[in-house]
Amino acid sequence: MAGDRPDVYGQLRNQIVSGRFHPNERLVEADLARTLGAGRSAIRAALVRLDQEGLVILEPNRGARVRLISDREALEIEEVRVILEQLIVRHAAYRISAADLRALRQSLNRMRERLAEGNPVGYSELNAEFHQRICTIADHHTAARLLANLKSQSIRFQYRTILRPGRTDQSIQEHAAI
Amino acid sequence: MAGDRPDVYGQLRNQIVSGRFHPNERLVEADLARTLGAGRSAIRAALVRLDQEGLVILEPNRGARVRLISDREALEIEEVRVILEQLIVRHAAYRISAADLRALRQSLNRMRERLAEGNPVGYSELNAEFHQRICTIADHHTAARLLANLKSQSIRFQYRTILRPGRTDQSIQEHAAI
DNA sequence: GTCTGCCGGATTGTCGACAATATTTTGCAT
DNA sequence: ATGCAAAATATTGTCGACAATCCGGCAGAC
Repeated sequence: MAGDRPDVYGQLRNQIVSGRFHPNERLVEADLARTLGAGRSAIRAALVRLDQEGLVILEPNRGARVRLISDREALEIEEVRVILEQLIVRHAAYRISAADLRALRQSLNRMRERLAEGNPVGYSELNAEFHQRICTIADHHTAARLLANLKSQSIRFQYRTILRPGRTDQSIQEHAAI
Repeated sequence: MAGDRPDVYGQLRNQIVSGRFHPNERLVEADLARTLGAGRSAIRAALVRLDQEGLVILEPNRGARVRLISDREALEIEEVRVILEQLIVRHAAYRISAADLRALRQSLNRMRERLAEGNPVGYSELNAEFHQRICTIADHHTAARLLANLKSQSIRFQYRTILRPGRTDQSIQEHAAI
């Protein structure tokens, strides 16, 4: 049944962010190795990365557990996320080209359509693409990296970011207008 | 000569940030293993962490090199560092106690003394302690973590942060006054 | 003279086995 | 029954060996 397992890290990461593991659940290396069809070495490397990334916590001689993110920490993450996005938008506003701006407006219109027709998943996809495009325009590798890091942590909460983005989008529009 | 090697990661990290390796220099696992007196496993784990941290770049099947940080990226890092510190200071301002505030003022005065008597290293130490104390007060684990991450990367440049901190200190004072 | 394909050395990636450490269970005395 | 000590189990940390892959040089064809 097991095809190739080209990327143990990504696989584990997906299983964690998609909530397949309970918070604070122990991640036993040998177990994961059998499940994913990889050796313990790969698992270990992946766990180290995930620990540094903040998705799991790795205590010496005591193995790895999926890290539980407290409500308070989720707020912290949200705070930092907001200021990083503001920074990125600011950069994008300075570097943006006319063509980019047209494309963005178009994306925004499509997003409004999805929202109007009550299609939240379509909206969410477009929103992700929209953010991605702005990150590309801003070309701020450092901020983008940290942002991706934070998003992977907060995704487990599924804090309804459906309500808020409208505001950020408008602020984006404002900046884009500059 | 070789005592205990309790923390291969920290050791490697120090050697990198202190500039003992040239930028873009290849880090050969077996080599490091001999130098640090540890097995390749430990070296490998440390390299993975350093890669995720952004201090080295780790290409598949091609080993690790110390990551070269371009001038542009250094500016990016500085930008993010500034906004993160602003966030932290804001938090600290809200949570600060009277005793903390007294201690901070005292630290500031000592820093001014060092500066007046032309003692930059003493000033630098006090400054680090000052920032550390503010981080403790702010108690914003997420921002502090990212900040530490960024600092370790920018330290190699030694961009003269001697000139600027006066400004940030003043902004700190302003916020503390609130 | 330049390009292409091949070979040898060097380095990384992976696996298995063993030692070190933590966790659970068991046995025993109170 | 309860609490403590010690064996038994489970899990991680490390080491060594081997396979896979990459880099450089070298021979040969054109």
